[in-house]
Amino acid sequence: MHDFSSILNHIAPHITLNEKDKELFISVLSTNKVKRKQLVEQPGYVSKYRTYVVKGVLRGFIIGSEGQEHTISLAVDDCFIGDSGSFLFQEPATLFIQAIEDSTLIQWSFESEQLLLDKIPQYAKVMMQRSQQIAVMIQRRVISQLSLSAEERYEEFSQKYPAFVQRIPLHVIASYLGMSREFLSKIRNQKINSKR
Amino acid sequence: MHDFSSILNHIAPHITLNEKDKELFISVLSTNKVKRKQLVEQPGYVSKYRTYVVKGVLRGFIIGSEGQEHTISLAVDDCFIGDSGSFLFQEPATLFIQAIEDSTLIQWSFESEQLLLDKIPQYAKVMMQRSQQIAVMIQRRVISQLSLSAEERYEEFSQKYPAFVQRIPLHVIASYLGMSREFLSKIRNQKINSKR
DNA sequence: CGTTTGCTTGAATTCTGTCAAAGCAGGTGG
DNA sequence: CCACCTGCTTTGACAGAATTCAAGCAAACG
Repeated sequence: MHDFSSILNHIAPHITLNEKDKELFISVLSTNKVKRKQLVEQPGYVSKYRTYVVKGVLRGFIIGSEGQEHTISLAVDDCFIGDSGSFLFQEPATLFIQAIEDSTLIQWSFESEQLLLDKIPQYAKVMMQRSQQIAVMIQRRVISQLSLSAEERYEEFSQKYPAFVQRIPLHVIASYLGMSREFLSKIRNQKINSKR
Repeated sequence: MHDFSSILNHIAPHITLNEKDKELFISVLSTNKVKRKQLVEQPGYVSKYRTYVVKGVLRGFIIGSEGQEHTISLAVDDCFIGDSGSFLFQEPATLFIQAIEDSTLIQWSFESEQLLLDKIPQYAKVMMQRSQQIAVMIQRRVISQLSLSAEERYEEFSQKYPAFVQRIPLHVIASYLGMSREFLSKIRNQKINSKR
């Protein structure tokens, strides 16, 4: 049997599921291991599972009209990732979801999600708060993009997610922050040089 | 008594509330009229109400370090607006929420929200879907900002929200799309000239 | 009316992107 | 253990997109 304590702690830190609900919840989960570079979702295919990253790093990205990759979302240890639009409406995805490191996932199907929503009232409540929280996080990103320069965006990013800077390749961070890898490289060196 | 049909239709198009729930829901609502330029929320004050725009136009914005306004969200007829982070966590807001036109709002308090979440299981479910939908919309905006040029962003915006172009001043649209009002003005004229 | 508010225009400037070449690191096979 | 990949990062010269500044105009408002 697998260890689902991490997701239970994360999804339900403030509510207490009774034994029955906990059992139901665990019964729909399945564990999944993916290798570096492996795709979990891709454009054209419907997202069938909600995906929670137990350990590892994944990203969501699109490929622009001139072939450039744009990183839309990042997930490191203990958080959700996926093409949420595709999952929510059960329509073809627009994002690639890809592992950056070998990673361990917990997933449950769209049908299970409906079941949980119906059977466990608290599940809907908690997931509503999660969704709102995620919306707030994405909105913060919009704010950074609107109000900060490339340099300031990187500064904020590295303050906020020091772990990401270590584990995610530079060109991915650049495409997440909306600048070219070359320019990010320059910013990084400016910082290092100005420190001395 | 007020007419709450618009919000009932909008919030709950796919679920049917029984009479009791409908009554409870309506009992916590209050209608509010605001004038052009009036502030509904502002930084430093906790957002106490969920706000639904029945009719009118509002926007959320911040003021940057050099005094420039950045429009974070827009709401026209039949949608939600507010500093969702402030409402969710009941902590001081970071956004100004301001009426662009004279507008009619429906609001309910944070306490009422908790009540609805507890008493009406379907409320949580519907609001979860709404929140996810909103997250998807904001993410689409991130994608535009990352992958499109200023001109393409305006093109997309005017295709997607033709109504907004009519009712929202140019400098607000510019600050929403992340470009200077001057540049947007130029883009607009290019379009008009190339049409002939 | 005068005054505010919002929109347009052109020229100079700044930030960030592009391109091409070179450097470095980790992994693989001989 | 070394040589050689391959993938990722760095560097510098140059180009371009979008901003800033400054001024003028138009429309809306009290």
